[in-house]
Amino acid sequence: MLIAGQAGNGEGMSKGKNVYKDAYNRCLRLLDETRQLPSEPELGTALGVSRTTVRAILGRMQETGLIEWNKRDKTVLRAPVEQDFFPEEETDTLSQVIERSFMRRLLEGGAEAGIQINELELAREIGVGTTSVREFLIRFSRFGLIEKRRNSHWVLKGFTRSFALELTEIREMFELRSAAAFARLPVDNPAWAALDALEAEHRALQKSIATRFSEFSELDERFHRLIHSASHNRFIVDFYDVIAMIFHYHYQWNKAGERERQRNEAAVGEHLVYIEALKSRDAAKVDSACRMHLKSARRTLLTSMPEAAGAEG
Amino acid sequence: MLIAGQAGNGEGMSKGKNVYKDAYNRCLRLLDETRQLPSEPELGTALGVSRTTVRAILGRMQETGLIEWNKRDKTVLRAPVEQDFFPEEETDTLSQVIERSFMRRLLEGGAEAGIQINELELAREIGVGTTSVREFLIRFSRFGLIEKRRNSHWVLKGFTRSFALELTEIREMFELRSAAAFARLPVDNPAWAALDALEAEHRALQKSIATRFSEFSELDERFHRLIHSASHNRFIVDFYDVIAMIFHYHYQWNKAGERERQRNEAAVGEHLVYIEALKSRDAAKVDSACRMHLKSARRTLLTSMPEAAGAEG
DNA sequence: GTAATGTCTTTTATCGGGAAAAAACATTTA
DNA sequence: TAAATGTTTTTTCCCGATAAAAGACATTAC
Repeated sequence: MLIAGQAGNGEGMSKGKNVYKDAYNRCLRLLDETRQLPSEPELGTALGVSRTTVRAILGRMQETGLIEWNKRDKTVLRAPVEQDFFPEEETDTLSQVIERSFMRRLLEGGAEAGIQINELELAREIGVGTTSVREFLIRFSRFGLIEKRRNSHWVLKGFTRSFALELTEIREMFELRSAAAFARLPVDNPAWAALDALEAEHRALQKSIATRFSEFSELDERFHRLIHSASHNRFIVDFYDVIAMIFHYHYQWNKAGERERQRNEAAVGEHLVYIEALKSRDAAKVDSACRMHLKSARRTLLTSMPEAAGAEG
Repeated sequence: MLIAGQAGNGEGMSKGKNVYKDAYNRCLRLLDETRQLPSEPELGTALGVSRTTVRAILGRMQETGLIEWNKRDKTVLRAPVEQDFFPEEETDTLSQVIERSFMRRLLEGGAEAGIQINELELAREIGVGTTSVREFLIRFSRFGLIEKRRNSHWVLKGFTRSFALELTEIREMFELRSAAAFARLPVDNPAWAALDALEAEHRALQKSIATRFSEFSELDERFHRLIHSASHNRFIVDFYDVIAMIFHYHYQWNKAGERERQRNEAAVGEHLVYIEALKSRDAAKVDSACRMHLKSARRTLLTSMPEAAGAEG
C-alpha cells in the first residue's frame, strides 16, 4: 500500500523550492534565444516570479558558468545542457503531487464508493505533511467526489456513473447557455478573433489527425473555455475546472489507442460544425450543433465508465 | 482595524473544545426532560458526538452536581441553571468564527473589490492561527467572492451587483430545473410529504407574519433545499450553499424593519402559490410560479446592493 | 451473549516556527 | 529622474507537535 518516497522535500522541513526550480528550468530555455538577459524586473514578469526568485536563478546560473553576471550585465556564456536542468518532478507544486497521487488511487486502485479517506495515512504515503493534504482535500471537495464528515474522516463518493451523469447534466446546461451567449456577442468582440484562431488550429489538426490526435485534448479545453467565457458568469467559468480535471485524468489513464484516435477525429469534426454554427449567429443552428457535440461527449465519457450503477444517498 | 480577542483559544495551543462545550450545552437541555440519562452510546448518537466526548460531559456534570454518575446509573440531581451553560461564543467552530468575522468586514467595512487579503493579518486580527485562516479561505473560495494569486495573496472580487447577477442566473437555471424534476416525482416519494409539512408551516407563519416574520429566512432555506433535492444532482444541491450563505449574511446585516416584514410576507405568499403549482404537477404552472418567485427574490437582492456596477475582468 | 462501561490508540483540528518567495524600501546607475 | 540593482521586511507555504475528539479494543454487568 505504501508508495515509497513519492515526494519528500529533501531532508529538512518547510517550504520546498519548486517555484525556483521551475522558473530556473524555464529560464534556461530563454538562454538559447539571447546573448544578453534582460533586467531583473523584466525577467520576473517573463517567468511569472518575483525578483527575489529571479536573483536566486541568476545566482546559480553564474555559479554553474552559464552566464557572467555583473549588475546590469548578464552575458550568456554557454548553451544549457541536459544536466543543467532540475528534474521535472522537482518542479511540481506539492498540490499537483498530491492531486496526481490521489487521482491515481481513485482511478486505478480499488477505490470503492463509501470508503474512508485518512488524512494522516495519505500524508504518510505520499510523503508530505498533513496540512498540505488537508488543504488539498478541501480544494478537491468542490469536484463533488469526496465529502467531509464533521470532526471526522472524509468519505469517497466515487468516480461512478452517477457522478458522470450529474456532471454532464450541468455541463450541458452551462454550455448551451454559453454558446447562445457567444452567438450574441457583438462582432467586434475579441472572442470572434479567438474563435477564428481556434478554427484554424482545428483545421490544421484535422489534416494530421492520424499522428497528432493526442493534441486534441488540450485544444478541446481551450475551445470550451472560450465558449464558456462568453457567459460572463464566474460560476459557469469555474465549473469548467471540474470538467477539465475529470477529462484530464480520465484520458491520462484510459487511453484506448485506435478508439481514442477515432473519437478525437470525430470530435474535431463536431467542433468545426459547432464553430460554423456560432459564426452563423443563428441561435437554432448553434443549439443543435452544441447539442450534437455534447451528446457524443457524454457518450464517450459514459462508455468508459463502470456499468454498475452506484446507489446514491 | 484590530478587533480585540475575537477568538483566542484560552492560553495554550492546539484544538479548542467547542465540540465538547456545544454538546455539553445541548445535553443540559436534555436534563429537563428526564430523571435518568440514557446509555453513553445513546447519548453520543443523540448529541452527534463520540463516546469520548459524552464521557467528558458526564464527568463535568457530575463535578458540578448536576447528576449522580455511577456506571449505568446517571441520575439527574438538579435542573440546570443559566450558569451551568458555556457561553454561546465558545461553542462555535473556529471556522464559523472566522467566517463571521470575515463576512462582517466584507459587508460592513469598506471592502472594495480588488483589495488584497492578507492571511497573516486576518489571522492576527481574529486571533487564530494562519492554518485555520488558510483553510477557511480555500473553502470560502468556492463562493466566487475571492480568488487566489499563486504563491501570493488572495484578491477580493467584491460583493458587487455583478456577483449578485451571476449568482441569481445560476440559481434560476437550477431551481427551474429542480422544480420541474420535483413535479415529476412519483406520488409515493417522501418529498411530497415533506412538501405538505412545509406547506403547513408556511400557512402557520402566514397567520402570525406580523410578529414572526424573521422566522421566514430559515423556512425559506428548507423549502428551497427540498426543491433542489429533487434534482438528484450534487452540483445543484451544493450550489445552494452559496445562495444560503449570501442570504444568511445579507439578511443579518441588512434588516430593513418594516420593509423586511413586507417582503417576507410576500415571499410566503409566493411560496404557497409555488407549492400549489408543484402539487398540481402541471409543468407550465410550476414553471410560471417558480419564475414569479425567483423574479421577486432577485429584485429583493438587487435593490439592497450598491448601484454602482462593478466592472469585471 | 449482547450491550454497556472502562481503557487505550488513532485521527483530526489547530498552533507556532522556519525556509521560500514576494513585496517594500533604499541606493545606485544610465 | 526613472529604472535598474542592492537590501530588508513581510507573507506565503509547509512541517512537526500537541490537545481534542473519534474510534478500537478490553472488560464488565445484566
